[in-house]
Amino acid sequence: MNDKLSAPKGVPEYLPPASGSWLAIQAELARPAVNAGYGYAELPVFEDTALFVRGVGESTDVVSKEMYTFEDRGGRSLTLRPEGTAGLIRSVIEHSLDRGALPTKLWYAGPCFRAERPQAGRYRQFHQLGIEAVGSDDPALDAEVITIAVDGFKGIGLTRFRTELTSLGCRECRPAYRDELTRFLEGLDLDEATRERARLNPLRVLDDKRPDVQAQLVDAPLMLDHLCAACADHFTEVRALLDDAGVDHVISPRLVRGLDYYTRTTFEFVHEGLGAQASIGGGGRYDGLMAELGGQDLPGVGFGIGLDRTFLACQAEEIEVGPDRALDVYVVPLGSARRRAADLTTRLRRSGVRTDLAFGERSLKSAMKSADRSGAPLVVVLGERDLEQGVAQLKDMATGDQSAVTLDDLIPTIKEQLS
RNA sequence: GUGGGUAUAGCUCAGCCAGGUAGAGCGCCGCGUUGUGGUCGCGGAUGUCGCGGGUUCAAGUCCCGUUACUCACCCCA
Repeated sequence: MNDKLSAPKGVPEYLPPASGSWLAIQAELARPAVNAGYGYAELPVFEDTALFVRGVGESTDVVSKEMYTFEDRGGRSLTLRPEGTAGLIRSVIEHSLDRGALPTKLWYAGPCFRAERPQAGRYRQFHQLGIEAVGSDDPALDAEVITIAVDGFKGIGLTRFRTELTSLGCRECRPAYRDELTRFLEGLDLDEATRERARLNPLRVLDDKRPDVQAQLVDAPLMLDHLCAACADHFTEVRALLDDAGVDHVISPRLVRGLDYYTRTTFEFVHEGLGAQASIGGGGRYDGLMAELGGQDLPGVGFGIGLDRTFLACQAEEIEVGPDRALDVYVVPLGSARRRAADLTTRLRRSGVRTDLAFGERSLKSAMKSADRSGAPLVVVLGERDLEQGVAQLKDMATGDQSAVTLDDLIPTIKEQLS
């Protein structure tokens, strides 16, 4: 047991039959983004370490203690991406995608890595699907991004989730609020780790789940009460647009994101059926990020959806996603008809019918058992006797009906019965 | 990094706080005469009981250590 090879700690794997719904979930989440004109970006899984330090924020837990960082043979410090936004913005800047018509709209998907202690819904390798729209501060873009995520979840069939929303203000109004919050927090009885957090990013203390901390925070000043006129208007407009789109949302004034780049609209999708790691996605506006990474000073907004948690949410809601069956036809050969059966299988596949073959020298009985378990609704039995007559036996597994079909008519007949 | 829980057949678990030759259900394989699945009946294979040490005539069971998994905290997708 000990010397058996196993996957690294905290790494999920998706295998048949579950992997079918994994693929379908990814496709469903991408669909609304594609429909809204987002182009696909295939991005590297590792980047310069400096990108995340500058982009995500040096003081965040993600950067300070959760990154997989290594040195390559040239002495460069590289890091497996802990999230997707920084890399995508880097790519936009590097390839001048922000020099054409704005906003630039892209989507991406792939694995991200954080060296955390694994637990339910929290993995060291996890998969994110995200979209980013760069170059416009139009509140309609905020609403579009949120709507795309919600439509994606709904497209899968999820219902037991909610959209939480707040505004984190901007460089005009947040500093003054931050000072006020800091003064408030200084007056509280907090442990050393929390005081340190308050010093690095006071907003994040608001998100503390411990009851004794929350009790002290009931009278804490809230960003929503300190927004400048421009931010307040922006937030009001985003909410109105979401209402128009029929996107239910709740205001969550203490919602804080763990990444430093967020400004203004910030949101999170929380699922009810998940345990402690209930967030299936989140995102927001990041109006200073592009400039921070050396690009133009353009605003941006986007989301990241956790595919693993979305997958768990589907299980929690007992939703079946993806194709209802893997095979259409199962071919069972007898004796010397094996070669013709293999040929028939190939021709069926080439004509677009999902087909599998009973391999090995097996009894008809055991081959039929395999046919049954394959889930294919139709079975072709092909034996020497049939070949002599130029036919194959076509069996409907649901009804048990079986009839001889001439080999010339077989594929058209199968396609007709499947349709 | 800090806590709690669990490690026995491919899977889910019983057997432990009454030490005495390893169990159940599901799954898998075969049989129930000629070329037919699901239901049913009968038969069969599979385990260094996570690993290492200790106590004992005897350890899956008791003691110590260790590793892995898992849930939760912190944090986040």
